[in-house]
Amino acid sequence: MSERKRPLVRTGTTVDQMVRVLADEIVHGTRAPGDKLDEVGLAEAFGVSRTPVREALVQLAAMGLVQRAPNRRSVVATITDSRLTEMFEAMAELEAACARFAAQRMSAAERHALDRLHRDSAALVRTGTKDDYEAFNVRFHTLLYEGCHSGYLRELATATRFRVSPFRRAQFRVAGRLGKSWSEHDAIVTAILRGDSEAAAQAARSHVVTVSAASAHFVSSVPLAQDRCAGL
Amino acid sequence: MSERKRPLVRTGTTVDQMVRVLADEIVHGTRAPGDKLDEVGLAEAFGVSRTPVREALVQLAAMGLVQRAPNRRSVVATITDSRLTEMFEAMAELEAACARFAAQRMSAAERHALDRLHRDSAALVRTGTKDDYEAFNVRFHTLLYEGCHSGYLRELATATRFRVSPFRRAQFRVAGRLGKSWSEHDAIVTAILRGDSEAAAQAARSHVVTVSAASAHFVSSVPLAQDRCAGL
DNA sequence: GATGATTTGTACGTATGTATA
DNA sequence: ATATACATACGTACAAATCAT
Repeated sequence: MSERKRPLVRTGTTVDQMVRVLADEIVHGTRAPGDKLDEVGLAEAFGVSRTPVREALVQLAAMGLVQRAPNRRSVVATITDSRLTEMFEAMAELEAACARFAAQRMSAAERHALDRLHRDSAALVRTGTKDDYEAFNVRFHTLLYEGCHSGYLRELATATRFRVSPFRRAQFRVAGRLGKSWSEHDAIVTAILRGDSEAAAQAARSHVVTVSAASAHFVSSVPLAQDRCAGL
Repeated sequence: MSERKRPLVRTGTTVDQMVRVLADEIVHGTRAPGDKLDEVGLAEAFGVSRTPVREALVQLAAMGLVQRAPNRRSVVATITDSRLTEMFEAMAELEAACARFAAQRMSAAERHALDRLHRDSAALVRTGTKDDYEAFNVRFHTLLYEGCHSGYLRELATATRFRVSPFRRAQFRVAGRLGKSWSEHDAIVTAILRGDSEAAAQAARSHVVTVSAASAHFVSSVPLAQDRCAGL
């Protein structure tokens, strides 16, 4: 009975909750790039005072999801076309690094799990919906990040993916993109399973490059962004 | 006459100044990992109220320089040995990516500037002090980051270098390390000048790995950390 | 360009949670 | 284990800067 009184589900402080909610809304496009975020408005919406709102905005700005300037209203982060390209470039390098390490370091169990997930997804290419494939896709890349056995690298990759997501629209509408995505994944998995780190890195890099090209990017002042954009 | 009243040197808000000062003190070791950062103490030290102090701490926490927990005093970030290794690993990959792009994209002027800086530094190996070489070293890596023509990648590399610096001690005391560092740089520069991106990436990667091994790391509760640790 | 309305920046007080005797 | 001391989380008030007219 020396159990902590703290609940198992760490609700966190008011600020943390706001950060989670707002980040989710921004990533999912409920709040579009350029949308105003005035402090009193948010305070009223969340039923709190301006103090926690300000701290939440500071944290979101640190994540790159909102832009703040002294004495000016905060807005949901906008982005230039060239910067989005830069972020995809960086993501390609980060995923390549993850794949390289994964090929060297994944345990037998991890390799098996990745292989299993990948094989199971083959059915989705034919029968599944776009959303199903996206859900799988997120899990695939999560396994890849964790397989590199480097928490910091994983954080960089995750954060970059997170920051890019508000500016991507679903790309699987492109004809045949789903099947191509699967065969690109296949190249990555095959290389990892046989421990060929350079091939894995190269496959991961070109996968992101292809995805970037296949994605319909949008940059600054797009009226609506209701589409999901979780997967890559 | 329509000149902005705002001074050319952007002083910024109180919070920004505090962030700069505190980050500098943490990076330079004036405040060592584990040092307490209580809000009232900082507020008195800076002559401000607790509100801006809190926001500054939030920002520093987002940079990874301080650790915050609800209802508990903030402390200068500590780190585990394995995490430090992870950060060096990631830095090696980031610098390798920068070098790869630099080999492909640097303008003639940029290549010339890098070559010039590198050649000039040869004298420092023999005659210069450790501090001189460190100052050069920072400029060298800055040119490398800028040469990749990717602002986002540059930011990731810079931020990582920044975060690692509180936990590194000067490494140039190791016998012959200075000359070795120079020849490692030489391999990078040579590869970039002849546009060999893979060789440049590999040279940059192994340079960071070597530096990591040569550095005397310290992790959690080290009493003093007065040494400079700017260069790599 | 000046003025009023609105919004942000900072100070401070109180309640709540955490650590220490 | 209880109580005391202390630090933080949030609310409220005022000052300063920005924007619109």
